[in-house]
Amino acid sequence: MPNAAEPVSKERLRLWLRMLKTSRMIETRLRDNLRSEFSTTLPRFDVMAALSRFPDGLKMSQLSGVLRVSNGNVTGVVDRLADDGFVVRVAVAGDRRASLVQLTPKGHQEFATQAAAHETWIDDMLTEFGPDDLGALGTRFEALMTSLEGKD
Amino acid sequence: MPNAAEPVSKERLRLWLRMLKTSRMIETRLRDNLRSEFSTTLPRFDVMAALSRFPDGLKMSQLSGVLRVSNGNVTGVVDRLADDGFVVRVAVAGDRRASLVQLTPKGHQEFATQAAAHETWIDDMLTEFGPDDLGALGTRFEALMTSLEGKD
DNA sequence: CATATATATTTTATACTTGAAATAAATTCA
DNA sequence: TGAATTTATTTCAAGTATAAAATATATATG
Repeated sequence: MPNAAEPVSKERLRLWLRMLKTSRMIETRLRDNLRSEFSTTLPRFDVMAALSRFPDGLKMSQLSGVLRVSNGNVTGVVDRLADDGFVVRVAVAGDRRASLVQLTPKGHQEFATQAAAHETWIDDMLTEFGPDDLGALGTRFEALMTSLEGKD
Repeated sequence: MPNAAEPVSKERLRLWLRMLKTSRMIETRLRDNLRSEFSTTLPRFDVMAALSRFPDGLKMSQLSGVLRVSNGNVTGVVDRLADDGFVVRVAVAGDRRASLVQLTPKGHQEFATQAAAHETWIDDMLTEFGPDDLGALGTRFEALMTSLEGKD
């Protein structure tokens, strides 16, 4: 039966559309919350989250690598965060092309507040998933990521 | 044990980050494919996909409702699709404010080609998920969406 | 050393995205 | 009827996003 395989591709498409719809819904709510509670945006939060994991700072190219967005994109977001005093660019000894972007103390403090709220928002949105679901779904996503990475 | 609950919120956060990373990876590949194969973008594809399901056309406000994006956003995307001859705005009898956006024959033909490729790309990216996974995961996403909608 | 190549980042052009303001037309109801 | 409100859409300002070009610096190689 050659076309017994056809419904599976349709099912995969359906699953993708559901996944996309769900993650867009969650993202939209996070954006709304970040805007209304902290007057910030998801890209800004993402940059600060990345920097908070690297106390020594990240070069622009590392930042765009971690966040998987273009170099030029990061330039603008970092510019605006620097204007607000949340990050600084510091020179790299021995390489005048590069600079390290670091959170300022003010940036660390602000991010700690935002991150705590963020975790609460996610926890509230995902109450549907109990401990059993979390493990099982995490495993599926890990497997999918691994599979995707093998298809570069 | 009051803090026995704490690890669950961390697990929920981890799951969200995995889900976000995975869906961004898939979206990025779809964008790349749409660009390289059809010189188009995901928002344009999304608009055409919505219109293809409504042969009578959709009003701008219906389109932004279906796609869950802002009105002003749809204006620009539809303008560019109209410039390319893939959609038209037709007057609505009895309401001079509104217009219906419809795919042109050229738009239908182009979308059919793109949609077929799109389904193949998704099928290839989600080979990791077999029929069993698809049903189980679909159910979990449906439950999560329902839960989210109850928290407006 | 001098040139070629590679690396790090910014700039540019274009498109997407939002919320809010503006415009225009339809509807309500005093 | 006429004024107030609602609805449909576009315009606007600002931020986000990309690919490609430009700039500047570093490294490799003949």
